Amino acid sequence: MRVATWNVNSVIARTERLLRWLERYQPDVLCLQELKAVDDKFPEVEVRALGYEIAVFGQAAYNGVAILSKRPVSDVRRGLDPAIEGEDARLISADVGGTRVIGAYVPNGGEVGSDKFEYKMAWLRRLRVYLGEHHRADEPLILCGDFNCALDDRDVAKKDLHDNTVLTHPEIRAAVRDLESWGLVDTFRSQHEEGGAYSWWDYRMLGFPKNNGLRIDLLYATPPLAATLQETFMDRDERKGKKPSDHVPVMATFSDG
DNA sequence: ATGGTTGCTTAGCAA
Repeated sequence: MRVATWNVNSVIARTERLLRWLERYQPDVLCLQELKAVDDKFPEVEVRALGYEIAVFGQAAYNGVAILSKRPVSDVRRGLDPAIEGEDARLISADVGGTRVIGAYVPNGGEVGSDKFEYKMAWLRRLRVYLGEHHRADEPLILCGDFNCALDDRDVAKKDLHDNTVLTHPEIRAAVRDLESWGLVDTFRSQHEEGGAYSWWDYRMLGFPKNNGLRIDLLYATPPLAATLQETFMDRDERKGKKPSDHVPVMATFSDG
């Protein structure tokens, strides 16, 4: 099973790139973040034509997440707490062929010490509770998405430019490490210990030409699923050409199912 | 370095 995650930064602006990427890599599952569109604006017809079922949790202008799957999808859940109406569309999960797939768009956090920073911390803590309440680490589960966190220096190209920002702050890193301690394997890191591979480059300041990148898009798997991990890949080439997202797809291939 | 770029929604915000 091939699973991927991609912050597309507007599914409307990125529709052509999305379709071409699906055709090329044929993932069984793709989690999308930052749709920046309500459900009705999702390019459903085009994506279905490529053989995908779609579960969308959209929002106007900001956020928005989706799961695309070639295999049947069931038990779709939207949000960390469906009882809270009008909450940011940042989490969607579904059963796909016996694996629970959770797509997450962790808040960016604005500036360290801001209200947005506290919201990010609280959201990460809630996600940790969500895992504990709904799932078990001895069952096959994937948690992937834009975590807005570079876990250590190997995931930061220019350390001096990013020290103590919301993407590298020790409190944020500790909160994501706490998620890991529930029972999650960082699939890309498990196969690429050396670092220096990135998933996001700022549009500003010539981020990509200067390779001022960070690895903030992660694909976690629980141990029973990680034991079947075959291959991991971050599609750096997707950042090239006209109108790229500022993030690239991250993919993992498992031998099970 | 309080810049820079992109996208949504229409001038300001978020990233």
